Formats: sequence, structure tokens, C-alpha cells
Amino acid sequence: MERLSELEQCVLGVLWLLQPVTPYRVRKVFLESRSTIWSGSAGAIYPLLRKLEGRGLVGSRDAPTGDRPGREYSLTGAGKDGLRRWLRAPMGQAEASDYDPIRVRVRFVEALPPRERGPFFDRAERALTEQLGRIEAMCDEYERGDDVVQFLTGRGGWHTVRARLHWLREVRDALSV
Amino acid sequence: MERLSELEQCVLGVLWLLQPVTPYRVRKVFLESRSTIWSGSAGAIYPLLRKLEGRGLVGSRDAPTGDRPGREYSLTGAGKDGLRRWLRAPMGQAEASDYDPIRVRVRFVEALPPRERGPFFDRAERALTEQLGRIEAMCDEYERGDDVVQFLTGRGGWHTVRARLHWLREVRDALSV
DNA sequence: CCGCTCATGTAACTGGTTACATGATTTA
DNA sequence: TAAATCATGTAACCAGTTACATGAGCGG
Repeated sequence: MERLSELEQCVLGVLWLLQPVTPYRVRKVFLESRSTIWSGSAGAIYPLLRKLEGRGLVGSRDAPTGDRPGREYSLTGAGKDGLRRWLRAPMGQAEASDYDPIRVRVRFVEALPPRERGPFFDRAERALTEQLGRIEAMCDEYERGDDVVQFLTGRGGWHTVRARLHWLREVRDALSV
Repeated sequence: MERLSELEQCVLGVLWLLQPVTPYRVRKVFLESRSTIWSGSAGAIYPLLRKLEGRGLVGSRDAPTGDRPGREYSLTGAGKDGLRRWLRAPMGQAEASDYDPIRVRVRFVEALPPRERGPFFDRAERALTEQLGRIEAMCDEYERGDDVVQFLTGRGGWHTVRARLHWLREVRDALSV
């Protein structure tokens, strides 16, 4: 029982939500995600799905639409077990930690001459504000749906980005730039 | 002018902060970081430093301690330019986005039978609370130093983790588990 | 003297990305 | 009818990890 990568486990989750589902639709979940760790590239998803099938965690069948060939994947019992094992696993520092690309940049902001620091923070604030807007739009959409958890998950991202934005203003203030 | 990876740019930043610095000390920055995107493995740092040297962004010299051989790296002018170019670059969705390993798990929590959802949230809350404690300890330490930005950066992580923790309690409440 | 940390490295691997190829279907 | 999107895939590449090897110095 080889352990699964984070992406593989996410894909099991997506399958659980959307099954039966085509690889392309799985891809789109990642392509359209506000998170950027995974690109949702075909080169990631198609081989991954076949690999999961080889391990018996997912099953597939041909599902052509009219003339076009198509393939649909679903979770097997073992697949659902795998998903649950993930959710039952202990959570440690890896799960609690986060990486904030803006925060690391701020760590080194004094490498910039003073007059460039204001514009730096402007760029950062704008990026976060725009992200906040995107998430709000997304949450509005989700709120009209019937999937509560989807909405709540969106709100999670919103809270986090807002916290980063507030912190950024605190930093500007503390450094008076 | 090949573009640099995020890790390479971070390493330039670390060099800017600590130069002249040994590869081992650069590693420790990542090894001891609360963030877990990079392991700080020797296999990452040593070849990377040589690569940066090959590109003329960093310079090195022998710096043995008594009997032991050692090597010290510093930024070159081009290296500092590279660091600044990073900080001057526009920030978009990639920089504003975040990945929260707990949030993705929450997305799929209903794949767990109801009675297991409480313990799931317990584990998540504990992991975040512990992380909060670690960050607080770190910030206390930094506060006694003279590096304001280091302290502020620590606070950034604290704000983010606290936001995630608050959100988690909101979710528990909303799902009443 | 044993084990730990300091310190420097290499080799094999792997989990992805980028870029390409192909063709059907929809939309402007 | 041209361009965009749907849909499926492959091949080459690459950044970083894991695991290993080596040896010096230090604390119990």
C-alpha cells in the first residue's frame, strides 16, 4: 500500500464529489482553482488517473458523447477507503504550515532602496485585494448552490487573504512606508 | 538571463541577510523554517549555490575553520540586482494565492461518516494551535533581536494561522460537529 | 568512546510542468 | 469559416527530495 501524493489524494476527493467524471473535468477543477500549487496540466492528470486505476483506487469506462470518444472515472471501494485514510491521518506541522509568497518578499524588502518600498507594498496590496474580490465573486456563486462545504471552503480562503492584507498594512505602518 | 526559481530567489535573499555565509547555514534557515515547502536538503542547496555561482550571482571563497574545510558565499552585484528584480516584479494571482492543506481536507470532510467528523476537526484545531504556539515562541525570540522585519514576518504567519483557526471553528459551528 | 551536530557533498529518483500533437465541437 | 474551447493524450524536461557517504568536532 504505497502512500499517495497530496495531488493524488485531492483527485480522489474530486472524484468523490463529481463521479462519474471525465479527466478533463477533473483538470478544470485545478485549472480554475484560486490556488496555484497545481497547474491541472494534462501531463499531470491523465497519467495520474491511470496510475490510480492501476492501483485499483478508481475505475473507468468508455463514455463517448455522440461521435467523440470519452472516458469516465469513478471511485472504487478501495478508492473511498484511501480518501478516508487521508482524512483520518494525524495532522502535524506540515498541514498547519503555510507558504505566503508575499511574506517572503516582505522579509527581504529592505534590499530595495527606501523610495521603492512604497510601490512594492502597493503591488502586494493590489494583488491581495484583487484576490479577495475573486474569492468574493466565487463565494456569491457558491452561496446560490446547495453545497454548504464548498461555500465554507471559499470563505476559508477569504479569511486567510484578508488576514494577510491586514498584516500587510500593519507592516507598512510599522516600517512607515 | 534565465529566470530564477522561487527557491533560488529566496536563497539570494538569505545570502543578502547573512553574507558571508556557509551553505550549511543557508540550509538551516530552511530546515528550521516553520514553512514546509522546501526541505532545505543538501541535495537542493549545494548544487543550487554552485549554479548561482556559475551564473555570476554569487561568489564564494574557501573559509576553513581550523582544520575543517569550509566555504563561504556572498552576493555579487548581479546577485543583488537579481534579488531586487524579484522584489520589483509585478505580483499577480500566484503571489496572492495560498494553499491550505487543512482547507482541502475540510472540502472533503463529508466523505467521513458523521461521528468521525468531530475528531477530524479536533486534529485540525490541535495542529493549528500548536503551530500558533511555535510561532509565538519564535516571535518572542525575534522581538529581543534588532531585526524588525524578521519579527514582523513572524507576525504575518501568526495572523494567517489564527485566521485559519477562527475559520475552522466557524465551519464546525456551521456544520454543527 | 558513543552518539550527536557540524559540514560538504553525490546519485537516483519522482512528482510534477511545459510544450506539443490531434481531432471534434461550439461560437463569433 | 476562423477561432476558441472541449477532450485526450505523450515526450522531454526539471526542480527539488530521499538516501547515502564521508569525516571533523563536541558533549555526556
